[in-house]
Amino acid sequence: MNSDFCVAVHAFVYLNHHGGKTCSSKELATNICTNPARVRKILAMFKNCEFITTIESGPGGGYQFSGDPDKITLSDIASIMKIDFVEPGWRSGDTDMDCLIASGMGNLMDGIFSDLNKDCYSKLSDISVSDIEHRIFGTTKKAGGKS
Amino acid sequence: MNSDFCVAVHAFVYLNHHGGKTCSSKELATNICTNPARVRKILAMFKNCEFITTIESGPGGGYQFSGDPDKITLSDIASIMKIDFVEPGWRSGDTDMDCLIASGMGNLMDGIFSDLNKDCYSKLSDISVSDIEHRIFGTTKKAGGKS
DNA sequence: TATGCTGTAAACATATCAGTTACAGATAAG
DNA sequence: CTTATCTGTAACTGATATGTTTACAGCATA
Repeated sequence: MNSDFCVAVHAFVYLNHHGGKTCSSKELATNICTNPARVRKILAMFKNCEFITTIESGPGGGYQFSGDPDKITLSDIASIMKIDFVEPGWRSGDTDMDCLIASGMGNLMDGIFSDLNKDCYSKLSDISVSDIEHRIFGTTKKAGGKS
Repeated sequence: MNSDFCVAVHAFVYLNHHGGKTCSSKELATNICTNPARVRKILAMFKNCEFITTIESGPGGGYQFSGDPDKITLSDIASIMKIDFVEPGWRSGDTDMDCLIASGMGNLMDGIFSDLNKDCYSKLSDISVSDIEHRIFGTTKKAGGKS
């Protein structure tokens, strides 16, 4: 998996924590420990959703959190980025072979990984941007949070 | 993730399906569509467990399934191989920075991915080697299998 | 007009992955 | 004993992926 997801989540948390302030890609890159171009490339994926407002040009431009941090989950973020958390990346066997094992294992494993991926999304839908912030700053919001 | 896991599962299913027969790394590699050296390297990880018997030398050497295909699950296989299905591979921020977000996000994301990984293991503990075989050959063993 | 921001692309270095080749060690067959 | 065969393991290679750096067009603000 690409670590772009980590960058995006980090940016979301940072932007949310800095409230209405507009942050430049440079400021975000410094905090995330990466380069501004990468931040811009990743946050550009969120242009057509309401989570982040982008001011593309002019001094004072940058990114601003514009969603409900309690509603936006890591699953939402991953979904927009089309992240595959689990992926085989390589298929054993060959569909054209006679042996049912050789011809079937590729698709079968793809299916299993696809299921695992869905489970990841499901799990991440329980973690909101607010939750992350609370975990970092130690401010427990819900009493019943697990661990 | 590495696709070694796919190779291992494929080999397990193949060996199981061929009963007591001893198969060489070459035969397995042909079926999996990879090279014998890779098969040997991967199956060597199972030397100290009872799932597979290895005859290391001499003509007629090779690998043989020696476990209970109903009991051995994909989770068992992954566990022995120490597979990380989900891994960040890159840490945003830096533990030494003052900002709590910058210093905390790395560990926090690691924790989340670690949880996802555990969930993957949990899911895979429901899939046995027999299950895979049944899926491939269309022989339904349990009536209540999902999909 | 000058400045500063995003969006985007290209070039680069590095790491990872799988394939290939090779060889030591061991065993069975002749 | 000699030969053939198989695993375990390491080194080398080529392809692909990943993140960094640099650069530039487009645009808004002062």
